[in-house]
Amino acid sequence: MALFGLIDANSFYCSCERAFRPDLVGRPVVVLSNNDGCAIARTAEAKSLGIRMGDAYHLIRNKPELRDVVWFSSNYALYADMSRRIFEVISGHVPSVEPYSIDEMFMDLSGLSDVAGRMHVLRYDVLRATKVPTCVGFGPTKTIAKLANAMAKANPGMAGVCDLSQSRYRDALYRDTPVSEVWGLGRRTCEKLGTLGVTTVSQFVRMPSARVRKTLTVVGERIHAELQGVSCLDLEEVSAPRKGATVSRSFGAAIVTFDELRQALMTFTSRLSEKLRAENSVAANLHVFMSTGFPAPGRAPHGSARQVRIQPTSNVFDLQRHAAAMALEMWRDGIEYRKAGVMATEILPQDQVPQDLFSLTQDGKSRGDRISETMDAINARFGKGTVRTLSMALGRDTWKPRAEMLSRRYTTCLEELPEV
DNA sequence: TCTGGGGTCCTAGGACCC
DNA sequence: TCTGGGGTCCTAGGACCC
Repeated sequence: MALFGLIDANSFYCSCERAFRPDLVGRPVVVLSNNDGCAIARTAEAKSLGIRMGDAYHLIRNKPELRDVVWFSSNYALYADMSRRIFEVISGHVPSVEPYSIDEMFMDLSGLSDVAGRMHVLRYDVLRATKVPTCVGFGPTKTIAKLANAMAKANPGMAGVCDLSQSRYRDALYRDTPVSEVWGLGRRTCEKLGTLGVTTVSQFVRMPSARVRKTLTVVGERIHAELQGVSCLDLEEVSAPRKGATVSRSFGAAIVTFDELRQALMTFTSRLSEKLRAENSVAANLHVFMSTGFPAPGRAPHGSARQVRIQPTSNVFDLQRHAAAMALEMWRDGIEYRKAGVMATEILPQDQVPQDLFSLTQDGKSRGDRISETMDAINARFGKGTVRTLSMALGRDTWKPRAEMLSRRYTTCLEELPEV
């Protein structure tokens, strides 16, 4: 029988910060979203002070009861590298791992003996190697493993590991668990189920499949089967190629001149082209959007978006040229722009691109492609942003998101190594 | 002054094809 | 007079996830 495990880091971003700041153990820590906008990760101590996911920093920062909270801007370079380290440790313990998000990994545990014992050892090794505490849940399907993981987090008595492999363990749990705890059943779906009188997992599981399908389509039917122990979702060791890629940001301050907006968009486009090249893919469709952001009194919301089909490319110069042209068409004087972004869709592997007869070179790469690759190589060697296109370098940095409480990139940047 | 960023999948309806 | 059966692709919108 198949057995799936899910390992998930506790307050992952906060735990990464604590890993290099042991003085913060036992203290309330919060990590903020980009632009220091809102709370996206909280330690148990911060949660118990009443800080909720998504609380706006500017509204809570001065509350007297939160004076001891240690706030951090988000440091994705650090979190991504810590995630990679956790993956390495797990890979040494189980036959196959599927990274599901930056702080969660599914594992194939089929056929292993003493699974619970092994999971305790795994948790210990992850903690020893990275200082990041985790919880593990396991069961016959991914959906059950996910639920088991939530149980392990909620019940300290389980010592971080929850076993839902046997249906007799599940029956009691299902009676006391609201449907909203189930992976894939969000707010809307739970409202719909509520009108049918279904509020607990056990009520949901007892619904006839046909009725589930009628009300929640095949998506709900799959979750329904998974909760009954019928596996519908496989472990995906090789990640499917991505279908789209986006780089967007809210600005640190409103932008009122086209030059500033263009500089921001050219930086986003450069980052987008790096993402494409890192996966040896190209995009045939480029989108640009800009908006005033959240509506406010006395400020009319405004947003615009454009897209263009292009000769498939990942070359930074071509992408920037198209993005700049669309931005110029959309720009309106007198509007305070607070957010913008670029998106690539219709992504395909570079070696599947039909060649343009008139610009063909020997290896199918243009001059711009070669320069882009050379820039990647230099930036990999000497640090991000060492070489940039001129369009990104000009002008001021008014658009840059706020990040006033940024920790060091302890593990990925020589100048920022921890000092002992 | 003040609220993140990045994804995936499914459905319904229209256009079009043979 | 009245009119089959089967398909694909695209888009917008909804829902969900971390």
